[in-house]
Amino acid sequence: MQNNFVEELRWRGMLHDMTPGTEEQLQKELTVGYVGFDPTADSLHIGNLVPVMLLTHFQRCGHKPLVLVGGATGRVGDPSGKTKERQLLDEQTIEKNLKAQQIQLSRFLNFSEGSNKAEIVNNYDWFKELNFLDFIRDVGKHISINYMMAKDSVKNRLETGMSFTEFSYQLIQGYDFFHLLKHKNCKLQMGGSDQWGNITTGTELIRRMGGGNSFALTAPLIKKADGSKFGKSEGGNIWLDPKKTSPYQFYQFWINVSDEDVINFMPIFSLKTRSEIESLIAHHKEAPHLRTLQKALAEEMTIRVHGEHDLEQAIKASNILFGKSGEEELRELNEATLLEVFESVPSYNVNYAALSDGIVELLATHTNILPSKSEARKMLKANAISINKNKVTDGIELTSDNLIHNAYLIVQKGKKNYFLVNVKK
RNA sequence: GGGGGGAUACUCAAGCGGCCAACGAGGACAGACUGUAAAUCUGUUGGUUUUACCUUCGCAGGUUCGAAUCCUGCUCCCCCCA
Repeated sequence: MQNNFVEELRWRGMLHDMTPGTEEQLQKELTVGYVGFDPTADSLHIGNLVPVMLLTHFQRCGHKPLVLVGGATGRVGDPSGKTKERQLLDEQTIEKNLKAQQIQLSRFLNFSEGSNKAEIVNNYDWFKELNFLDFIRDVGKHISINYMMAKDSVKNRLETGMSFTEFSYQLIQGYDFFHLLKHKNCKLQMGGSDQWGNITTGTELIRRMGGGNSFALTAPLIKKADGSKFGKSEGGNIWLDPKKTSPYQFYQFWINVSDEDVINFMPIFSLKTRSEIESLIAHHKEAPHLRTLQKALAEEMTIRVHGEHDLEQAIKASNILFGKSGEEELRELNEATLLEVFESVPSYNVNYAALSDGIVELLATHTNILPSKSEARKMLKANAISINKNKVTDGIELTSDNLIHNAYLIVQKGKKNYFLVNVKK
């Protein structure tokens, strides 16, 4: 093979566990491997990105990745890591989510050419044909309840209770693996370390059903240095869909990754070579305040997910929003540029007459910049509100002099939260 | 079925007739510092017509000048006995 995939994962810090013989198998021949995705939302978020990168590296090492979308399993719900019974999704929602996620995945994997081009499979395609009696007779027969109960995902739920549906999940997932081995010669299943139990049910099932050897490999679940969950920001999830998370916000997420975390994240998400990454890390450690690593990571990710043009916009917006620029620089921008820069910032339309109601009304009534007038007064008192880059106090009067290009107010809450108010005359 | 305990703001958790919009901790937001960091320090954390008023302490009633606090019924949770 071109590259040793396992070795690649090792230095990138993406290897948690694997079954014996996995590395040998991967070195021996072009191997087909898969990762399953849950169609729980109509977009992937960056929490899904680790398994995506697993497949990306897998393909770059010369192997053939399969993306399994859980059209069937999404109808059941994986109990792993869940404390409560999951809400079931209806068919139409799942179909819609699948389509949207497929498009996003194509930015990471090559689906079009080569002997190892990626493929998408949907487990609903084989489960819809399979009836319950056949399943419990042909598949259920091979795995004991004792074996299934020993899994952490089940053990952890014995106290609080779980439905038979969720209990069956590992068998269903296991059968996916068996099916893919039989029809696609897929010998490896990968996933996050929380999937270890489900994956090994698959290899066990395959062994008992006479399918021969199959392999499992998991990546560690990434956590931030402070222990909090990766992939969330104040606003919630960071999505790949630009309608849910604008390219600017996406870029900002990576720029804001902490010094400690970025050292771990870089090798996981970047496709740069080992030596490139190591020299970037060395530079980062010497001069962390320059944030070379964060910038490199943010650029690479934004290009891959959104493209060159969106990256340029994001950088431009970031420079204006966080550079040393003040009101003067804002006013120097022509209207088109101004709108471009603030494109991904929440914006509001307000009538000119509303300005005379005062700043508190503007913040809390005419716009939703702040949830209530009390909140607005508090923020003003705390010196947290800026208009056109200048801090303002409660009594300030707003006139047409404040408007940029005779139409816009740039409002800031704190340092990082920008709002564009479009004032209509 | 019998007995006991509990339900308070985003979370945990005090309060047990007026001084309670409710101690404290965490979280979150903001200010200073800084690198759009981290750590640290400070402030805020129901609403409004903001020195006052209004709505909140599981739900519905009641007692009282006055209740998160007392009484009655209901719902849900935990423990013990059967």
